[in-house]
Amino acid sequence: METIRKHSPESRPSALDAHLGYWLRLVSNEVSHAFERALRKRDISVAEWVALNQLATATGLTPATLAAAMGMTRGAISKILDKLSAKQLIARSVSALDNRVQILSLTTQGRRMLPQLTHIADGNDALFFAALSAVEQAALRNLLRKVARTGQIVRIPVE
Amino acid sequence: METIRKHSPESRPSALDAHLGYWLRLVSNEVSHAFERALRKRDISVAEWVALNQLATATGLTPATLAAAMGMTRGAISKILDKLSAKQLIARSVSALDNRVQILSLTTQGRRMLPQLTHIADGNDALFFAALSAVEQAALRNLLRKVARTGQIVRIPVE
DNA sequence: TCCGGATGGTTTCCATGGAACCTAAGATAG
DNA sequence: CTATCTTAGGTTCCATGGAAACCATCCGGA
Repeated sequence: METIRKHSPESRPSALDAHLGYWLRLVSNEVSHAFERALRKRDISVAEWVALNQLATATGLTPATLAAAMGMTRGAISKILDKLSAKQLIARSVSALDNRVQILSLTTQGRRMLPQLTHIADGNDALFFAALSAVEQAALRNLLRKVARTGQIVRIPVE
Repeated sequence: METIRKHSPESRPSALDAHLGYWLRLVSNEVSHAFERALRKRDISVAEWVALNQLATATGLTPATLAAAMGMTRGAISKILDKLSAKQLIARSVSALDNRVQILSLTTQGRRMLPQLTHIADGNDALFFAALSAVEQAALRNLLRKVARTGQIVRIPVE
């Protein structure tokens, strides 16, 4: 094989490494990917897990508000809800005030499954962020939160 | 419409918000999404940009090593290279030492386009991370790098 | 030398998610 | 009251990327 000048992240600082977006994408993909594999044995996707969690946290959510909360399209949410519904984990009921909107809720089965999934999520998080101390983890969380806030602002011109 | 108890991230700490993976995914999606829109006018995808950048940084890369560097499958890389090749931005040549491997290189056209793309990337990064001071940005980068390193270790059991 | 295993690249199939469009239902202007 | 506009949810189409199968090539040992 040819001589490959392997460029481990720290040895060869490229223009790419300078971009925070690059690191974000790299790490996020790794974490999400591992999480997906971990969830697979429960036959739940990452997006489905997030949706279940949101539904457990807030009551009276509708597909549109859920989509906004998850940063996804209503179309995508629709499909996710279809799957969760087919698995009997959520229920959709038509609002009494507006026949267009659906009120989403967890079924008892969904509520029962959630802790197990959370346990998997905790494990995955712990695995990946074990390299960081508690202080560092808090710092990372705060930084991400800060960026997320401005991201929402930036996102306004959705066009 | 029903009364929705909207849960903005900081007002209602759910189990979800506690997971760093959640924040990571959220922010990463926002940034990448905006970047993708910004690159669209050049008809380049984010993955294609990363590939071009890697090729500009290291010489003698092969599809397999590129896949490893980008954290993607060889199959996915193959398709990306197809597109870049169709756009005349890269060239594939067979290695003299091993007929199976291809040596990838930028064409002059590819090399010429890169600065423009980098400029777009810089702008996107600046836009999103403007909320962070230089010190905070450096801190974020270091934290992500640290996690990325352990991620590589975790990733070893690919199964 | 020849064969079994590894490795590099590609292809096929599938799941995911956005964009655009559609329909139903509520809101608003006249 | 009707016509128009807006909004909620869904559907269709498309691009992306992983998983697995496939083929060619290389390598190492009997």
